[in-house]
Amino acid sequence: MATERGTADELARTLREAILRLNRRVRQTRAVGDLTFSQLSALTSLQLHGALTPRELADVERVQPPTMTKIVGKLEDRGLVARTPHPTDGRQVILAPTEQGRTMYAQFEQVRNEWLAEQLAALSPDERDVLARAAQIMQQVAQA
Amino acid sequence: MATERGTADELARTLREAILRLNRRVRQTRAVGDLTFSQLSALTSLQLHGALTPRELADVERVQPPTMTKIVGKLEDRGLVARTPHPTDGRQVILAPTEQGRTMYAQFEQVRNEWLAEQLAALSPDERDVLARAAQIMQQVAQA
DNA sequence: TCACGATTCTTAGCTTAGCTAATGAGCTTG
DNA sequence: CAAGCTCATTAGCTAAGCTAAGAATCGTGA
Repeated sequence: MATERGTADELARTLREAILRLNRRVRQTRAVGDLTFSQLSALTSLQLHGALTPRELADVERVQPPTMTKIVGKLEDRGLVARTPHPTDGRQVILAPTEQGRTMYAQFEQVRNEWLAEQLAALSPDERDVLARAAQIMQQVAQA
Repeated sequence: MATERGTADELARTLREAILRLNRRVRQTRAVGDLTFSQLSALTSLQLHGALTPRELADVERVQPPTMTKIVGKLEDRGLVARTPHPTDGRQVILAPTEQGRTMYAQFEQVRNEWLAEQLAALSPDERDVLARAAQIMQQVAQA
């Protein structure tokens, strides 16, 4: 157990380092007028789920509701997300991507991915496999 | 090759998602008065390299020099990093962790890692192995 | 040698992302 | 129906990142 914990500590350090650096690096590739990392992630969640309330979206994205209010506000300003009243609960709001949001999403997503996808395409299939499995595990861990 | 690019695109998406979420999650664990992610990373780099100029540190951390000026400023305010003039070049500055920085580093680092290390300790050895290899690969990619 | 270009660091000013605390509107329940 | 809860937003803060611009210093070529 001591050994398990020892490797876990070491791994935690290197993993933190790696995700910080990669996060920064991917962020740098953002083109002017592009969607940011967080905005794109929120839009993606909305597309995958079809529609969500701000609270639900905040939970999915693991941020606090006020943070999501801001992010959604930016998406709304661009006409990518629409806000409609909840049919039965007057407090809540339904968020959904607009048609423009859906079509723009695909483009932006592609541009956004471009740099990273290029790097990944240059790796060996084995390495990509490792990353694919790691991504799964990291998602699980982040969910905890 | 089309296939390679297809999987790379897909992987880029999931990997981006995973590192964003995990990044947020780890960030949340910051205790009051603690060092932030970026501050700790900068301090770590200084410890590993012994001493660096701001420019060098910015390059290692992959941020722009003004960003590093801020981060180092915060570390300096806490007495964790000292700034000494460069012996031969009057423009440059030498940054190095203070004694206090070195000792505090170990503590903070441990606290900082705690949550993540716990999660990782709960994984199977296989899963940890995947993450360890993935961390290596991600570092390489981030360096590119 | 000295003037001009390059390099280094910092300052100023901006945006985004995150947080907590507080507010107001609308549910729900005793 | 009043008291308390939940939801969304607003207000206000900090940190992290960027670019542009400035001051100091270095180095080099005429």
